[in-house]
Amino acid sequence: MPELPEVEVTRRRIEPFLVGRTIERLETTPPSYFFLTPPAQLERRLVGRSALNLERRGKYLLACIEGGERLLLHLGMTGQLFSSGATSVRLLSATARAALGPEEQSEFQPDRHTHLRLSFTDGGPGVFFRDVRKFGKVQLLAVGEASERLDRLGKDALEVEGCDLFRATRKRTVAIKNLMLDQSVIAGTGNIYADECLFFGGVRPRRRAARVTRAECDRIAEGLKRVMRRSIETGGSSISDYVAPDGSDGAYQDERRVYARGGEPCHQCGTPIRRIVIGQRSAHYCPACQK
DNA sequence: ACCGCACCCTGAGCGC
DNA sequence: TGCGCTCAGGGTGCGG
Repeated sequence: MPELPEVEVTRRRIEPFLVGRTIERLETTPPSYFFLTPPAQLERRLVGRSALNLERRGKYLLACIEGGERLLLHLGMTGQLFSSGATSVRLLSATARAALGPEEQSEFQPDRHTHLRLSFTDGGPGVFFRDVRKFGKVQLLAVGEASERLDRLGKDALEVEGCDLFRATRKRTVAIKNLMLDQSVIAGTGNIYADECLFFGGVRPRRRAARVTRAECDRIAEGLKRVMRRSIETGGSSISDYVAPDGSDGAYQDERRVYARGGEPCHQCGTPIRRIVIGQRSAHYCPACQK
């Protein structure tokens, strides 16, 4: 599940494959709700042009295109943005993996989940956007067109301070975990890093937001930035589908304190980590370290 | 305004 | 072996 760190690592590593290269061909899967802009229109607008830059806003990637249009990408749950030369078992289904010998990994071949394929006039590697569950999004914003999705975003998670969080939590009855996941409050947090930062804050995920103290907000905000910075350094979390643009895995999953560690001992006190469900989503915490 | 929940999708993993 | 079930979850939109 790509969250801020995975999206940032993707941004940094796909940038050299994308920015400044003229798009020669654009191929897609059939129109679906994955394409907020219809594929035919993407092709018309993008072929012959190049991206001038690649930015990140929360979990979105945003590229300015020659001529002033902007390309907006979201990786959703299972989105993978990578160079066509990448090699990784994470780019294959389990059955496809099983059909291959151990050393038989070769260059990725586009499959029915590879919704967007860009090739470039310089003849170098292409850029692929693959997404098994199609929760990802592709949208081309016209010159000067605003994006409601971007405009709704709150402060980037890497810039959130305790005072921001404290202000946002007042009079809110939602579970603090759900508030951390609200992109209009904090942009970039997903399930993994929400659980992790609440561990650092010493706050149980189900506690009502308004009952989190100022000091706890400080610790949560610091924890959030700490885990995200560290995750970016280690290449993100490769728990199920995430793969960096060059095909490599991240390593942050090895440093998780609580996420997906239900039943395993807390690294700090040895108490088994508890897994609960909050609003249809799993949450993990240490019942001894978090109050 | 806020909150909880259903929904979009597909593959993995499980029980029978 | 294979079927059918459940689970995973980011973001949106709706009803209360």
